[in-house]
Amino acid sequence: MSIATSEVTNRRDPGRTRQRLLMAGFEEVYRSGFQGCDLNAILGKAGVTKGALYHHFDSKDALGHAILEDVVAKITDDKWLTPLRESDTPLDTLITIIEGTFTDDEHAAGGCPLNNLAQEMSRVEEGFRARTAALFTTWIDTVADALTRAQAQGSLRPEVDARAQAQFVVAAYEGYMSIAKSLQSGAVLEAGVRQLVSHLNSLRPEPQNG
Amino acid sequence: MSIATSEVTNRRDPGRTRQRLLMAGFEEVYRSGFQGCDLNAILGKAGVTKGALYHHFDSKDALGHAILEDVVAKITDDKWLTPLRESDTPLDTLITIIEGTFTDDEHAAGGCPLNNLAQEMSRVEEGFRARTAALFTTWIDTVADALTRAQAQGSLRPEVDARAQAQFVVAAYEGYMSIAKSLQSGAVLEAGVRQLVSHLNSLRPEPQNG
DNA sequence: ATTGACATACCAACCGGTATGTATGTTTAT
DNA sequence: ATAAACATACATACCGGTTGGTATGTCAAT
Repeated sequence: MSIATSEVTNRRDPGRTRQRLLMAGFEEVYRSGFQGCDLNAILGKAGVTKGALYHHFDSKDALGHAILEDVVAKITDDKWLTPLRESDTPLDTLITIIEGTFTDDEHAAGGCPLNNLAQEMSRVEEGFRARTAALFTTWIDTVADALTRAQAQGSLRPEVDARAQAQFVVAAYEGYMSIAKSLQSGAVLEAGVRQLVSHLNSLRPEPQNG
Repeated sequence: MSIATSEVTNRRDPGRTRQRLLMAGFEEVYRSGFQGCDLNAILGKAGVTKGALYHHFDSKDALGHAILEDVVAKITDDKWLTPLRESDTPLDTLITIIEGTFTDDEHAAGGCPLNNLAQEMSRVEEGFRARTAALFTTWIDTVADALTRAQAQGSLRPEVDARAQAQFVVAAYEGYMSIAKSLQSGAVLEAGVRQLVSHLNSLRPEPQNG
């Protein structure tokens, strides 16, 4: 075996090339939407050519699908799903996640990458719709699990419908993201965070006296 | 003045032509998004030619702007703003409006026309962003006014922040619309309606005993 | 007769996709 | 061990259909 088998910057590195295409594609799609973005702009940003793109992906649509499955899925995984699954105090963790939302105008104007693609593409191409739907479903399911676990440990009222509340949290969160994007207003996001946190705290059991 | 000045189907009817372009444009944009829709498809649906289109509008963007200002604005006006402004029982009217949401899968899969355009175009072209933002703002303002009036007449707790609650109602409503669109699920919309109505009812004052 | 309100025909550029060439690994037969 | 044979991973150049937009002609109303 030679000294450096794979760590040195090989000119041939399919994994790296694919990753660069995904990242560049994500950024361009985030800027201009999927239908509005230009493949050549993606290629320029990724520093590869069209041959490389069409070696790794069958079509522009296929690249979009991969962006959803790899990049967007990882974002929600890192920010929401993994912390919730690993948490011993799910309700507190959920609140911490929501409070961790970036509320500057810049981020607000960008919107939620998942929702951006979902709203633009759901009616246009079924592959996008199915994948965004799957991501939303997993997201809601994971929040619902967290709320159910919170109930089991007594930090959430037993009579609340965990699944309905999970759906509500995700919907309201995305709704605030949507409004804030159009208004380019971090303040709207801040208000949304406060509203959601306040709502979640209202679902805690009454402190028992005596 | 001649017998029939304008009521008979004149071959030359600029108002009607413009309206047909707006309606056809709205439908195509609702189907495929703004960037994805085809001008020729709009022309075919409207039954006019490209000359007519570019006589009434300077560009595709200008048509999109007019769709927002005329068609989309009228939809929210008819469904939300006018009923709220004319109501003597604003909280009940607000609830009735929300409960009037069509919750079949078909409507759910379409999403909210305003939000569709807002999410797709806000970062792409400032004219769209400004117009969707104006519509969202008017919407929220009108709900806030209704809630304030509800407070004045004692049907809403005095300590609630009417503006924050208005923002919340619109955001949550749009959020449910977004999720329901991706999931193609009228059931999600139904759940959202119930959740929102329940929330609004929780803001009513406690019934006074004695 | 002049202006508004269209229709027809056409253009030019963009852009997704392809055809083809080539350099770089990987396997296989000897 | 080594070279042939093959597969993978790109690069380059180009195509052609789509599509927003325009130039020009025509008809109707005042």
